[in-house]
Amino acid sequence: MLSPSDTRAFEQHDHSRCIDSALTTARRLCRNKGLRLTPIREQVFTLICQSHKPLGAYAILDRLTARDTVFESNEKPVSRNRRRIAPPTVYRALEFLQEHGLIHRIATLNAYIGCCRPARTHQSQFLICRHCDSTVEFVSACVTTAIEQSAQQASFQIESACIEIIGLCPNCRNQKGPQ
Amino acid sequence: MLSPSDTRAFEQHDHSRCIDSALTTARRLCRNKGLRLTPIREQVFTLICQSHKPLGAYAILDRLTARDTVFESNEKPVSRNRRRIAPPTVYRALEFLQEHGLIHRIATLNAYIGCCRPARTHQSQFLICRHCDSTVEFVSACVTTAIEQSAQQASFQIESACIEIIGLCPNCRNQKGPQ
DNA sequence: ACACAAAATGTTATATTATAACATTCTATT
DNA sequence: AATAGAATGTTATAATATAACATTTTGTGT
Repeated sequence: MLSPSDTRAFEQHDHSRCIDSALTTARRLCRNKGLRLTPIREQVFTLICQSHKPLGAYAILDRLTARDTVFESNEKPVSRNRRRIAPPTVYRALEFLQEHGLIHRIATLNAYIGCCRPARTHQSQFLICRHCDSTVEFVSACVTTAIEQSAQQASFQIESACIEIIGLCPNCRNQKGPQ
Repeated sequence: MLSPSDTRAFEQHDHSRCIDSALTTARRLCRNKGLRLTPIREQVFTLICQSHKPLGAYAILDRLTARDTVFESNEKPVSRNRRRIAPPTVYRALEFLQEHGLIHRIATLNAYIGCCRPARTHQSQFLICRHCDSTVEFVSACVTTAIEQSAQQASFQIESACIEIIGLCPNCRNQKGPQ
Protein backbone atom coordinates (compact mmCIF):
# COMPACT_ATOMS: atom_id res chain seq x y z
CA MET A 1 0.00 0.00 0.00
CA LEU A 2 3.05 2.23 -0.07
CA SER A 3 5.02 3.37 -3.06
CA PRO A 4 8.80 3.58 -3.04
CA SER A 5 8.64 7.29 -3.57
CA ASP A 6 7.70 6.92 0.07
CA THR A 7 10.84 6.44 2.09
CA ARG A 8 8.74 4.08 4.13
CA ALA A 9 8.45 1.49 1.42
CA PHE A 10 9.04 -1.96 2.90
CA GLU A 11 9.23 -0.41 6.36
CA GLN A 12 7.15 -0.85 9.46
CA HIS A 13 4.15 1.38 9.72
CA ASP A 14 0.77 1.72 11.38
CA HIS A 15 -1.06 -0.73 9.22
CA SER A 16 -4.49 -0.27 10.80
CA ARG A 17 -4.33 3.28 9.58
CA CYS A 18 -3.66 2.02 6.04
CA ILE A 19 -6.67 -0.23 6.18
CA ASP A 20 -8.99 2.47 7.48
CA SER A 21 -7.82 4.88 4.86
CA ALA A 22 -8.13 2.34 2.05
CA LEU A 23 -11.62 1.39 3.13
CA THR A 24 -12.75 4.99 3.35
CA THR A 25 -11.38 5.67 -0.10
CA ALA A 26 -13.01 2.58 -1.52
CA ARG A 27 -16.38 3.50 -0.05
CA ARG A 28 -16.21 7.01 -1.37
CA LEU A 29 -15.12 5.81 -4.79
CA CYS A 30 -18.00 3.36 -4.98
CA ARG A 31 -20.52 5.91 -3.79
CA ASN A 32 -19.34 8.38 -6.41
CA LYS A 33 -19.55 5.84 -9.20
CA GLY A 34 -22.83 4.33 -8.06
CA LEU A 35 -21.19 0.96 -7.40
CA ARG A 36 -22.38 -1.44 -4.78
CA LEU A 37 -19.66 -2.25 -2.28
CA THR A 38 -21.63 -5.14 -0.81
CA PRO A 39 -20.66 -6.78 2.49
CA ILE A 40 -18.81 -9.60 0.77
CA ARG A 41 -16.92 -7.24 -1.50
CA GLU A 42 -16.01 -5.05 1.44
CA GLN A 43 -14.90 -8.05 3.49
CA VAL A 44 -12.71 -9.32 0.67
CA PHE A 45 -11.24 -5.88 0.17
CA THR A 46 -10.58 -5.49 3.88
CA LEU A 47 -8.90 -8.88 4.12
CA ILE A 48 -6.65 -8.03 1.20
CA CYS A 49 -5.72 -4.70 2.74
CA GLN A 50 -5.10 -6.25 6.14
CA SER A 51 -2.54 -8.64 4.72
CA HIS A 52 1.03 -7.52 4.42
CA LYS A 53 1.43 -9.79 1.44
CA PRO A 54 -0.65 -10.44 -1.64
CA LEU A 55 -3.41 -12.83 -0.69
CA GLY A 56 -4.49 -15.82 -2.77
CA ALA A 57 -8.17 -16.44 -3.52
CA TYR A 58 -8.30 -19.53 -1.34
CA ALA A 59 -6.54 -17.78 1.53
CA ILE A 60 -9.28 -15.16 1.33
CA LEU A 61 -11.86 -17.92 1.25
CA ASP A 62 -10.41 -19.48 4.40
CA ARG A 63 -10.45 -16.18 6.22
CA LEU A 64 -14.01 -15.44 5.19
CA THR A 65 -15.11 -18.79 6.52
CA ALA A 66 -13.15 -18.23 9.72
CA ARG A 67 -15.11 -15.01 10.15
CA ASP A 68 -18.21 -17.05 10.71
CA THR A 69 -16.58 -18.37 13.84
CA VAL A 70 -18.41 -16.57 16.61
CA PHE A 71 -17.82 -16.48 20.34
CA GLU A 72 -20.92 -17.63 22.22
CA SER A 73 -21.55 -16.94 25.87
CA ASN A 74 -19.35 -19.96 26.63
CA GLU A 75 -15.60 -19.71 26.29
CA LYS A 76 -15.13 -21.77 23.18
CA PRO A 77 -15.48 -20.39 19.68
CA VAL A 78 -18.29 -21.95 17.76
CA SER A 79 -18.44 -22.18 14.03
CA ARG A 80 -21.89 -21.16 12.95
CA ASN A 81 -21.25 -22.07 9.33
CA ARG A 82 -24.66 -20.79 8.29
CA ARG A 83 -23.02 -19.73 5.03
CA ARG A 84 -20.26 -21.79 3.57
CA ILE A 85 -18.58 -19.50 1.10
CA ALA A 86 -17.63 -21.07 -2.20
CA PRO A 87 -14.86 -20.12 -4.64
CA PRO A 88 -17.08 -18.34 -7.20
CA THR A 89 -18.21 -15.90 -4.52
CA VAL A 90 -14.65 -14.89 -3.82
CA TYR A 91 -13.65 -14.74 -7.45
CA ARG A 92 -16.65 -12.56 -8.24
CA ALA A 93 -15.72 -10.14 -5.50
CA LEU A 94 -12.14 -10.10 -6.76
CA GLU A 95 -13.36 -9.46 -10.28
CA PHE A 96 -15.45 -6.52 -9.11
CA LEU A 97 -12.62 -5.02 -7.09
CA GLN A 98 -10.18 -5.40 -9.96
CA GLU A 99 -12.60 -4.00 -12.50
CA HIS A 100 -12.91 -0.83 -10.51
CA GLY A 101 -9.25 -0.49 -9.70
CA LEU A 102 -9.43 -1.22 -5.99
CA ILE A 103 -7.08 -4.19 -6.14
CA HIS A 104 -4.49 -5.66 -8.47
CA ARG A 105 -3.76 -9.25 -9.32
CA ILE A 106 -0.13 -10.29 -8.97
CA ALA A 107 0.28 -12.77 -11.81
CA THR A 108 3.54 -14.28 -10.59
CA LEU A 109 1.99 -15.11 -7.22
CA ASN A 110 -1.61 -15.80 -8.24
CA ALA A 111 -2.56 -13.39 -5.51
CA TYR A 112 -4.24 -10.06 -4.92
CA ILE A 113 -3.12 -6.82 -3.36
CA GLY A 114 -4.77 -3.50 -2.60
CA CYS A 115 -4.19 -0.70 -5.04
CA CYS A 116 -2.17 2.24 -3.74
CA ARG A 117 -4.04 4.81 -5.80
CA PRO A 118 -7.48 3.57 -6.74
CA ALA A 119 -8.59 6.98 -7.95
CA ARG A 120 -6.09 7.36 -10.75
CA THR A 121 -5.53 4.94 -13.59
CA HIS A 122 -1.94 3.80 -13.84
CA GLN A 123 0.18 0.85 -14.86
CA SER A 124 0.57 -1.81 -12.23
CA GLN A 125 4.19 -1.86 -11.19
CA PHE A 126 5.40 -4.00 -8.31
CA LEU A 127 8.48 -4.90 -6.36
CA ILE A 128 8.00 -8.40 -4.96
CA CYS A 129 10.31 -9.96 -2.39
CA ARG A 130 10.83 -13.62 -3.25
CA HIS A 131 11.89 -14.32 0.33
CA CYS A 132 9.09 -12.77 2.40
CA ASP A 133 6.56 -12.13 -0.39
CA SER A 134 6.07 -8.55 0.75
CA THR A 135 5.05 -6.49 -2.22
CA VAL A 136 5.12 -2.78 -2.89
CA GLU A 137 3.42 -0.97 -5.73
CA PHE A 138 5.36 1.78 -7.38
CA VAL A 139 4.33 4.29 -9.99
CA SER A 140 7.18 5.36 -12.20
CA ALA A 141 6.50 7.71 -15.06
CA CYS A 142 9.89 6.76 -16.53
CA VAL A 143 8.95 3.10 -16.68
CA THR A 144 5.56 3.90 -18.16
CA THR A 145 7.03 6.19 -20.79
CA ALA A 146 9.76 3.73 -21.74
CA ILE A 147 7.19 1.00 -22.22
CA GLU A 148 4.91 3.25 -24.23
CA GLN A 149 7.80 4.03 -26.54
CA SER A 150 8.57 0.37 -27.16
CA ALA A 151 4.93 -0.37 -27.82
CA GLN A 152 4.64 2.50 -30.24
CA GLN A 153 7.65 1.26 -32.20
CA ALA A 154 5.85 -2.02 -32.67
CA SER A 155 2.50 -0.33 -33.46
CA PHE A 156 1.15 -2.09 -30.42
CA GLN A 157 -1.82 -0.57 -28.63
CA ILE A 158 -1.41 -0.90 -24.87
CA GLU A 159 -4.46 -1.75 -22.81
CA SER A 160 -2.91 -2.87 -19.56
CA ALA A 161 0.38 -3.95 -18.11
CA CYS A 162 1.80 -6.42 -15.68
CA ILE A 163 5.13 -5.26 -14.33
CA GLU A 164 6.40 -7.45 -11.54
CA ILE A 165 9.97 -7.16 -10.37
CA ILE A 166 11.14 -10.08 -8.28
CA GLY A 167 14.07 -9.87 -5.90
CA LEU A 168 14.97 -9.12 -2.31
CA CYS A 169 13.45 -6.36 -0.25
CA PRO A 170 15.76 -4.28 1.97
CA ASN A 171 14.87 -6.30 5.05
CA CYS A 172 15.56 -9.72 3.59
CA ARG A 173 18.59 -8.43 1.77
CA ASN A 174 20.20 -7.31 4.99
CA GLN A 175 19.80 -10.59 6.76
CA LYS A 176 23.09 -12.43 6.84
CA GLY A 177 24.00 -14.84 4.08
CA PRO A 178 22.22 -15.58 0.87
CA GLN A 179 18.50 -16.19 1.26
CA MET B 1 10.95 -14.84 -31.50
CA LEU B 2 11.27 -11.36 -32.92
CA SER B 3 11.93 -8.14 -31.16
CA PRO B 4 10.16 -4.90 -32.09
CA SER B 5 13.45 -3.36 -33.02
CA ASP B 6 12.78 -5.71 -35.89
CA THR B 7 10.35 -4.06 -38.25
CA ARG B 8 8.97 -7.54 -38.72
CA ALA B 9 7.56 -7.76 -35.25
CA PHE B 10 4.07 -9.22 -35.41
CA GLU B 11 4.50 -9.73 -39.15
CA GLN B 12 4.50 -12.81 -41.31
CA HIS B 13 7.82 -14.49 -41.72
CA ASP B 14 9.45 -17.79 -42.58
CA HIS B 15 8.81 -19.51 -39.31
CA SER B 16 10.57 -22.79 -40.13
CA ARG B 17 13.74 -20.75 -40.39
CA CYS B 18 13.12 -19.37 -36.89
CA ILE B 19 12.73 -22.85 -35.51
CA ASP B 20 15.88 -24.16 -37.16
CA SER B 21 17.87 -21.23 -35.94
CA ALA B 22 16.53 -21.47 -32.41
CA LEU B 23 17.25 -25.17 -32.24
CA THR B 24 20.78 -24.73 -33.53
CA THR B 25 21.41 -22.01 -30.98
CA ALA B 26 19.95 -24.10 -28.19
CA ARG B 27 22.11 -27.09 -29.09
CA ARG B 28 25.25 -25.02 -29.24
CA LEU B 29 24.43 -23.30 -25.97
CA CYS B 30 23.88 -26.62 -24.23
CA ARG B 31 27.04 -28.14 -25.67
CA ASN B 32 29.07 -25.15 -24.51
CA LYS B 33 27.66 -25.28 -21.02
CA GLY B 34 27.81 -29.07 -20.72
CA LEU B 35 24.03 -29.32 -20.44
CA ARG B 36 22.04 -32.27 -21.64
CA LEU B 37 19.45 -31.29 -24.21
CA THR B 38 17.72 -34.65 -24.01
CA PRO B 39 15.15 -35.77 -26.60
CA ILE B 40 12.24 -34.72 -24.42
CA ARG B 41 13.72 -31.34 -23.68
CA GLU B 42 14.46 -30.81 -27.34
CA GLN B 43 10.97 -31.86 -28.33
CA VAL B 44 9.40 -29.50 -25.82
CA PHE B 45 11.64 -26.68 -26.97
CA THR B 46 10.82 -27.36 -30.61
CA LEU B 47 7.09 -27.43 -29.94
CA ILE B 48 7.30 -24.12 -28.14
CA CYS B 49 9.28 -22.55 -30.96
CA GLN B 50 6.92 -23.95 -33.60
CA SER B 51 3.95 -22.25 -32.01
CA HIS B 52 3.15 -18.71 -32.96
CA LYS B 53 1.70 -18.18 -29.53
CA PRO B 54 2.87 -19.01 -26.03
CA LEU B 55 2.07 -22.64 -25.39
CA GLY B 56 0.56 -23.98 -22.16
CA ALA B 57 2.05 -27.00 -20.42
CA TYR B 58 -0.94 -29.18 -21.22
CA ALA B 59 -0.97 -28.09 -24.85
CA ILE B 60 2.63 -29.24 -25.01
CA LEU B 61 1.66 -32.47 -23.34
CA ASP B 62 -1.05 -33.08 -25.92
CA ARG B 63 1.31 -32.47 -28.79
CA LEU B 64 3.96 -34.73 -27.31
CA THR B 65 1.44 -37.52 -27.02
CA ALA B 66 0.22 -36.82 -30.55
CA ARG B 67 3.81 -37.31 -31.69
CA ASP B 68 3.54 -40.94 -30.77
CA THR B 69 0.91 -41.21 -33.42
CA VAL B 70 2.67 -42.97 -36.26
CA PHE B 71 1.61 -43.74 -39.77
CA GLU B 72 1.77 -47.47 -40.42
CA SER B 73 1.84 -48.98 -43.86
CA ASN B 74 -1.95 -48.64 -43.88
CA GLU B 75 -3.54 -45.27 -44.45
CA LYS B 76 -4.80 -44.63 -40.95
CA PRO B 77 -2.68 -43.15 -38.20
CA VAL B 78 -2.14 -45.47 -35.31
CA SER B 79 -1.40 -44.36 -31.82
CA ARG B 80 1.44 -46.42 -30.47
CA ASN B 81 1.16 -44.98 -26.99
CA ARG B 82 4.15 -46.94 -25.76
CA ARG B 83 4.95 -43.96 -23.55
CA ARG B 84 2.17 -41.93 -22.09
CA ILE B 85 3.77 -38.68 -21.09
CA ALA B 86 2.67 -37.27 -17.75
CA PRO B 87 2.59 -33.66 -16.53
CA PRO B 88 5.75 -33.83 -14.41
CA THR B 89 7.78 -34.80 -17.45
CA VAL B 90 6.68 -31.68 -19.27
CA TYR B 91 7.09 -29.42 -16.26
CA ARG B 92 10.60 -30.73 -15.70
CA ALA B 93 11.56 -30.01 -19.27
CA LEU B 94 10.05 -26.53 -18.97
CA GLU B 95 11.98 -25.96 -15.77
CA PHE B 96 15.23 -26.95 -17.42
CA LEU B 97 14.63 -24.76 -20.45
CA GLN B 98 13.71 -21.79 -18.28
CA GLU B 99 16.64 -22.28 -15.95
CA HIS B 100 19.02 -22.01 -18.86
CA GLY B 101 17.29 -19.12 -20.54
CA LEU B 102 15.95 -20.98 -23.57
CA ILE B 103 12.33 -20.16 -22.86
CA HIS B 104 10.31 -17.72 -20.79
CA ARG B 105 7.13 -18.24 -18.86
CA ILE B 106 4.34 -15.77 -19.61
CA ALA B 107 2.69 -15.38 -16.22
CA THR B 108 -0.47 -13.71 -17.48
CA LEU B 109 -1.12 -16.60 -19.86
CA ASN B 110 0.33 -19.52 -17.89
CA ALA B 111 2.23 -20.35 -21.01
CA TYR B 112 5.72 -20.62 -22.39
CA ILE B 113 7.52 -18.97 -25.27
CA GLY B 114 10.96 -19.28 -26.83
CA CYS B 115 13.55 -16.75 -25.80
CA CYS B 116 14.68 -14.37 -28.52
CA ARG B 117 18.25 -14.10 -27.21
CA PRO B 118 19.14 -17.12 -25.12
CA ALA B 119 22.81 -16.22 -25.07
CA ARG B 120 22.49 -12.92 -23.26
CA THR B 121 20.81 -12.37 -19.94
CA HIS B 122 18.10 -9.75 -20.09
CA GLN B 123 14.81 -8.79 -18.53
CA SER B 124 11.81 -10.55 -19.98
CA GLN B 125 9.70 -7.94 -21.69
CA PHE B 126 6.68 -8.87 -23.77
CA LEU B 127 3.94 -7.39 -25.88
CA ILE B 128 0.95 -9.73 -25.73
CA CYS B 129 -2.10 -9.39 -27.96
CA ARG B 130 -5.21 -10.11 -25.96
CA HIS B 131 -7.12 -10.86 -29.14
CA CYS B 132 -4.88 -13.35 -30.95
CA ASP B 133 -2.43 -14.15 -28.12
CA SER B 134 0.54 -13.54 -30.37
CA THR B 135 3.44 -12.44 -28.25
CA VAL B 136 6.63 -10.63 -29.03
CA GLU B 137 9.62 -10.26 -26.79
CA PHE B 138 11.31 -6.91 -26.75
CA VAL B 139 14.50 -5.78 -25.10
CA SER B 140 14.44 -2.13 -24.17
CA ALA B 141 17.39 -0.68 -22.32
CA CYS B 142 15.21 2.31 -21.40
CA VAL B 143 12.67 0.09 -19.67
CA THR B 144 15.37 -1.87 -17.91
CA THR B 145 17.11 1.27 -16.70
CA ALA B 146 13.89 2.91 -15.53
CA ILE B 147 13.02 -0.16 -13.51
CA GLU B 148 16.50 -0.40 -12.04
CA GLN B 149 16.20 3.19 -10.89
CA SER B 150 12.91 2.59 -9.15
CA ALA B 151 14.27 -0.51 -7.47
CA GLN B 152 17.35 1.31 -6.30
CA GLN B 153 15.24 4.05 -4.74
CA ALA B 154 13.51 1.40 -2.68
CA SER B 155 16.78 -0.41 -1.86
CA PHE B 156 15.33 -3.38 -3.64
CA GLN B 157 17.68 -5.92 -5.17
CA ILE B 158 16.37 -7.12 -8.52
CA GLU B 159 16.73 -10.77 -9.39
CA SER B 160 14.29 -11.16 -12.22
CA ALA B 161 11.42 -9.37 -13.86
CA CYS B 162 8.10 -10.10 -15.45
CA ILE B 163 7.08 -7.36 -17.82
CA GLU B 164 4.01 -8.22 -19.80
CA ILE B 165 2.19 -5.55 -21.75
CA ILE B 166 -1.30 -6.55 -22.82
CA GLY B 167 -3.15 -4.91 -25.67
CA LEU B 168 -3.76 -5.19 -29.38
CA CYS B 169 -1.14 -6.13 -31.94
CA PRO B 170 -1.06 -4.19 -35.21
CA ASN B 171 -2.98 -6.90 -37.05
CA CYS B 172 -5.86 -7.15 -34.61
CA ARG B 173 -5.92 -3.42 -34.14
CA ASN B 174 -6.51 -2.84 -37.82
CA GLN B 175 -9.41 -5.18 -38.09
CA LYS B 176 -12.63 -3.22 -38.27
CA GLY B 177 -14.47 -2.34 -35.07
CA PRO B 178 -13.50 -2.93 -31.49
CA GLN B 179 -12.22 -6.40 -30.76
C1' DA C 1 33.14 -54.12 -20.18
C1' DC C 2 31.52 -53.29 -15.36
C1' DA C 3 30.06 -50.95 -11.16
C1' DC C 4 28.57 -46.98 -9.34
C1' DA C 5 26.54 -42.41 -8.47
C1' DA C 6 24.03 -38.87 -10.33
C1' DA C 7 20.78 -37.32 -13.46
C1' DA C 8 16.71 -37.92 -15.91
C1' DT C 9 12.41 -39.87 -16.58
C1' DG C 10 8.27 -42.67 -15.29
C1' DT C 11 4.24 -43.22 -12.29
C1' DT C 12 0.61 -42.29 -9.17
C1' DA C 13 -1.75 -39.31 -6.68
C1' DT C 14 -3.10 -34.94 -5.34
C1' DA C 15 -2.70 -29.87 -4.53
C1' DT C 16 -3.84 -25.35 -6.19
C1' DT C 17 -6.16 -21.98 -8.91
C1' DA C 18 -10.15 -20.83 -11.55
C1' DT C 19 -14.62 -21.11 -14.02
C1' DA C 20 -19.14 -23.01 -16.09
C1' DA C 21 -23.88 -23.52 -15.46
C1' DC C 22 -27.89 -22.99 -13.25
C1' DA C 23 -30.77 -21.85 -8.81
C1' DT C 24 -31.94 -18.62 -5.42
C1' DT C 25 -31.99 -14.32 -2.98
C1' DC C 26 -31.58 -9.50 -2.62
C1' DT C 27 -32.29 -4.60 -4.03
C1' DA C 28 -34.03 -0.59 -6.11
C1' DT C 29 -37.78 1.16 -8.52
C1' DT C 30 -42.20 1.30 -9.91
C1' DA D 1 -46.63 -5.84 -3.77
C1' DA D 2 -44.65 -6.67 -8.59
C1' DT D 3 -40.82 -6.94 -11.13
C1' DA D 4 -36.39 -6.79 -13.42
C1' DG D 5 -31.67 -6.82 -12.83
C1' DA D 6 -27.86 -7.55 -9.85
C1' DA D 7 -25.68 -10.29 -6.61
C1' DT D 8 -24.95 -14.45 -4.39
C1' DG D 9 -25.49 -19.52 -3.57
C1' DT D 10 -24.58 -24.23 -5.19
C1' DT D 11 -22.67 -28.03 -7.57
C1' DA D 12 -19.54 -29.71 -10.42
C1' DT D 13 -15.52 -29.58 -12.96
C1' DA D 14 -11.69 -27.49 -15.73
C1' DA D 15 -6.96 -26.00 -15.89
C1' DT D 16 -2.50 -25.57 -13.96
C1' DA D 17 1.09 -27.44 -11.12
C1' DT D 18 3.68 -30.32 -7.79
C1' DA D 19 4.85 -34.06 -4.18
C1' DA D 20 6.70 -38.45 -3.47
C1' DC D 21 8.67 -42.40 -4.74
C1' DA D 22 10.13 -46.04 -8.50
C1' DT D 23 12.74 -46.98 -12.46
C1' DT D 24 15.80 -46.12 -16.20
C1' DT D 25 19.52 -43.84 -18.39
C1' DT D 26 24.01 -41.67 -18.56
C1' DG D 27 28.66 -40.40 -17.63
C1' DT D 28 32.75 -41.61 -14.98
C1' DG D 29 36.32 -44.18 -13.03
C1' DT D 30 38.19 -48.68 -12.80
